[in-house]
Amino acid sequence: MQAGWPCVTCPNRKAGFCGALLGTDDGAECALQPSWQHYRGARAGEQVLVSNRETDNVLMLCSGWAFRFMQATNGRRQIINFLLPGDLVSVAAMFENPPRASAQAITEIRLSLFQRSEVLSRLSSNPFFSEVVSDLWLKQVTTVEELVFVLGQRSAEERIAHLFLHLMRRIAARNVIRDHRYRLPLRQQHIADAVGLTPVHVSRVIGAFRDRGLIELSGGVLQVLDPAELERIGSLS
Amino acid sequence: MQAGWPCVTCPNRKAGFCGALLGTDDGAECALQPSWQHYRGARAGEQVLVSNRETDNVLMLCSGWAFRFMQATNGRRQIINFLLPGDLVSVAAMFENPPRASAQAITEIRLSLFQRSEVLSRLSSNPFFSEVVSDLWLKQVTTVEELVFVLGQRSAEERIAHLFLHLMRRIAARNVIRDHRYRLPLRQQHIADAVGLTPVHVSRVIGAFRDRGLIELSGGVLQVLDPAELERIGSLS
DNA sequence: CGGCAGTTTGATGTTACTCAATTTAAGTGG
DNA sequence: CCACTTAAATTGAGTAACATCAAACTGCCG
Repeated sequence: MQAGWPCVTCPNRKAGFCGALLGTDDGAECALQPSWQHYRGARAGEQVLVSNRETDNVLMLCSGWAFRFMQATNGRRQIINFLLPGDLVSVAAMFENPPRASAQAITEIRLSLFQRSEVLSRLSSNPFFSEVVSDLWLKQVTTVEELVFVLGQRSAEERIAHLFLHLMRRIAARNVIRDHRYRLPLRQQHIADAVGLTPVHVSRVIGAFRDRGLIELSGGVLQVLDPAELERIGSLS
Repeated sequence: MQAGWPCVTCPNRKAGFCGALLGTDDGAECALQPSWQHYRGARAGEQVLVSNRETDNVLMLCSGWAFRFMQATNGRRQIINFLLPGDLVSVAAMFENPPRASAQAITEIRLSLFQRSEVLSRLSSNPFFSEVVSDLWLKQVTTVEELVFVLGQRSAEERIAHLFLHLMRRIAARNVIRDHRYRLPLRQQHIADAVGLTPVHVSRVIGAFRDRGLIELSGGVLQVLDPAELERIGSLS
């Protein structure tokens, strides 16, 4: 447990997971943390959750980007979802131990660790918290089912456009966006693993987007030049 | 509400969803049903849940086969999961109204309908029930994430083999299986929509499986001739 | 016996993968 | 600040996997 590391950036501190769990809806200092919570950091690329390995902690991402994924024996991996500050690293891992999927940091990150037994015990005693968890389940299922739809039925262009739109929405919910510019610290390999394509093909598709004046992606920043067209390609309806 | 339609076939009657919800773990007659539950049937092909259309009911499949799916404007559809007797038609639809996905009967089916408000109110008051629902969430997420993995990373043969294995396991959990023969009332169109391929290609792959002496699929019955090889192709690890 | 839905087969087209080389960008130490 | 190193992105050529279109075939039911 480190002192002087308030979970300020965590959008869940107030009404979200942390707030409901700790009963600090009023935004009380995270310094008032219970003994069954502590923090840790991790460097870019570090694996913070390992599939099939038991752990007593429930992880929450406080800062930085990460992703959750499943790995095949042949080395190929599928990214299930990207994790932004305030996300539970794995909703399922609250209830299953060991977890089926792994998680890895993209940038340098900070994590909040809760002891699972304590979290679970609060589920029954704190109705507000259980409602928040219910909501997490729903969001998780919705997102993943949408991903199934995208992977099963849509072309490479549509998949990538959809991923961008999805991430844009999530970022915009946390930050103010100016000029349609989004901080996106992803390698093309990440995009490829998320939408089920090869990095080479991802490069070509993004290149085509660029040539059409749709987007500009470099230096970890996505700039959307033609939001309407991107929406037309990537939207599901 | 029909009389004389006991939910005998429903494997959830005892320890599962229905049992926990109604408090009939002892297997009491379903005739003792509350006023907020009733039954209905549906014919093969009938749509029993419509996306974006409000409904006050939570649906549970009592008999027959169905599936849940998302539809694109261009007509293509993605089957999210197949529904077997005892399955909730949509776990998410317990909490979101209207639902995002639709559901359709494959065979003739029978459904049990619970009033949503009553179901939800039992979540807080009945800890055993909320634990069962937690389990449903976990299973649902696990299955769908596995599907993401399959659609994103595996070939046509692997996808289809995986679907067969998945369905076989689920059927075997409900019925005694003799001679590796499974009742599978699916058209190739269903398989195609579930694994993100065209019916034509599904036909070719199944034909190849047949030629290799792997399986025999006709008349709604899947017979597995070489379980080990099917497992080798379709298993995820 | 005919009609229809579902499946199979063939020929051809398209999308995305593979392999390999090249360019660009990002660090690193002098 | 610049040469050097290394990772990431781009580009090209050839190939494999799956889609598309259309025709033929099968089994089932009236």
